[in-house]
Amino acid sequence: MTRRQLTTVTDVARLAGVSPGTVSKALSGQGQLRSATRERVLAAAKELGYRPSQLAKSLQTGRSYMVGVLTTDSIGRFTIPILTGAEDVLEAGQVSMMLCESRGDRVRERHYLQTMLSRRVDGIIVTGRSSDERPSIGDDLPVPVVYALNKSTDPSDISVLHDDRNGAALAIEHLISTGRRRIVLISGPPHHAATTNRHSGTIEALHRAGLHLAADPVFGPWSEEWGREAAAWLVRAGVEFDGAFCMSDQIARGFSDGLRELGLRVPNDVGIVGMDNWDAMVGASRPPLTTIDLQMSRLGYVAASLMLAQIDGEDIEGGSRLVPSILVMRESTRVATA
Amino acid sequence: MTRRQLTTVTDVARLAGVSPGTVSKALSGQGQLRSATRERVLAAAKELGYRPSQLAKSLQTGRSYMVGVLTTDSIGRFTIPILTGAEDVLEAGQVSMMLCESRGDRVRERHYLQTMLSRRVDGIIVTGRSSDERPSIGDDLPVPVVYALNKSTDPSDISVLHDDRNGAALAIEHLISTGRRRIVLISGPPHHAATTNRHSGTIEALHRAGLHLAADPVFGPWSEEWGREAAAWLVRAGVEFDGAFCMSDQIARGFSDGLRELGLRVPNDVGIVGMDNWDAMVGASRPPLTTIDLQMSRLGYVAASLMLAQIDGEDIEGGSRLVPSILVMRESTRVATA
DNA sequence: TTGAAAGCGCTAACAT
DNA sequence: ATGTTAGCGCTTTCAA
Repeated sequence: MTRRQLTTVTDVARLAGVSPGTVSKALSGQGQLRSATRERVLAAAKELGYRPSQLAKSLQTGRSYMVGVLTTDSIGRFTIPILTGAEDVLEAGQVSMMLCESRGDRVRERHYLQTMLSRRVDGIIVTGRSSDERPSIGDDLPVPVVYALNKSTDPSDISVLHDDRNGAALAIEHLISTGRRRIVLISGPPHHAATTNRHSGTIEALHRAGLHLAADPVFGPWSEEWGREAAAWLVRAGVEFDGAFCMSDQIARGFSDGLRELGLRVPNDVGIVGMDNWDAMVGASRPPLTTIDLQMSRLGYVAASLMLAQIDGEDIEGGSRLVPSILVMRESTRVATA
Repeated sequence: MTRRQLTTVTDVARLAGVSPGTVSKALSGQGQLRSATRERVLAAAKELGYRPSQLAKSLQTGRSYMVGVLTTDSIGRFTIPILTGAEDVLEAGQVSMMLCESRGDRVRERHYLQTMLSRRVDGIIVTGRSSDERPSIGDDLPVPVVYALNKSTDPSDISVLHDDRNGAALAIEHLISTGRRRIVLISGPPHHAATTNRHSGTIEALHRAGLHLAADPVFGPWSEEWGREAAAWLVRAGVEFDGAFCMSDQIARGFSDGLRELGLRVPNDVGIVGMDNWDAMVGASRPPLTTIDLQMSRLGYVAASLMLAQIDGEDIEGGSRLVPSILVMRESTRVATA
């Protein structure tokens, strides 16, 4: 591997027979230049393989064109699409991402915050696996902050969240539209924002249709095993139901497996809607799962857009924004054919 | 949100009644200072909330203390632990990560490469989802490059890879040690490095034990469905087997489900070893899967260490390094109890 | 239309 | 032990 020496404006200037200032103008397209001069500079730059130092430019302009991404939990299944969505926006704005994983460690988090600020990031996106509220990273920061997925406890902070209520409502409305009337709710763990909001969304949607849950909601972990248990429990308890909304695809998949093993058919006897649109789950389920997609990459997109807007000086109102969920239809709710 | 004005060395110097140079020395711990002076500077810095600009420091020292991470595919299940492992090393070296997702787009990849170089990253880690070889990003780059998980086609490049052969061998040896003698191999898609290497590892390990596969290996996608199909196919073909190595946890899980539904018991009739140690799969399987852990975070750790060593001027030999896999024992290979 | 010069915030060599 | 100065690579007035 050859280590090429770095070229500077001065080198280019010398080769083109002009001053450094002229090189800067030629390359940035600013100011008045004779086009012949510009050509000459461009040619010289190309010949030398000149690559401007963003470092020096940043020092000069006071903008690093970099945003820090602070993931409070470790990066996970939800964080990935958020990052991807954010990058779509940032790349278009020529902004790079500095990634810091604090892994839930407050000390590390403060440390990373300092690191980001010393690098003069133009803004900070805070994200993490859970949708529960988290303490604000500070209210006297010299740069804008946007919380993605993780809501800040400080209501004046800007948070972008997925819409659990609307997601649950979509699930219920879809079950109803496929002819289900006796619907059960298989929840995640209690006392979590996600669970609570999905619960309300469910109840409200049922209410609008003049319906009630066919059984009290049951709570458990986000696991397939819990889904299987729930199925067994409901059937043994003699609950009559023809539709189920499970708060995650893992639960839904376990629930589906559980029903099948108990001799019930999906979707003929019971229609099932999951949540997350997790490819590994929805595809492997038999039959493939209808589910709610929380639109995580859209969430990242919105968060980054709000970030850029603030960097560009726009005044964005504090508070939460919800990104609507969508329904993805598959076999587990297919209308029973005669 | 208050935007605090940024403080510079000069501000601190003025408040402490010293020169900027002295402030620099006091804060960096370089040179000779009367401790009273140092205290005074530190106090002033603290009072002003001074945060040194890494930007200016980098320009001065020529080191950005940042490495670029170029993910050629989109970030996925495998990339996450690699990033985490890398961050462990980098953080200790005070080095930050700039993340760029090229998503398999060569144009975007070149673009990101330019961006990284213009930011004067100290080095570049290339990674991605597949372990197949990929073209080198260039051999005349001004900074060191390490390939993690994705092997470069250029043998003089430094690549860090997981060890498929040793992983497969561990699986086979474990099956043998739990008393299995008629072992089948459920492969992934043909013509992939991962599949090929796991295949050789399997054959070699069997050979060392004086055994052969109980049936020709069968190839299919990395899916649960393929695992189920494979189980059905083997059983219907009348193949007698008491052990199976499946090249992924998804396949293993499907295989396990398939066997159970055909009336065979795991691990009593058949012991199963998967590969990946993917929590969502190994835990949800019934029974939980024994599997091979490819040690991805260790891989990231090694890659980042080689990166730092090179940045520090060490001369690292080109070529591939393999990170050994390990076996994680669970129920799917438990020794049958009488 | 182009060049010269100052300065972004810091560090390091040299003076004092 | 501390201050002065120059310079990292670039942009941006201001002069020429």
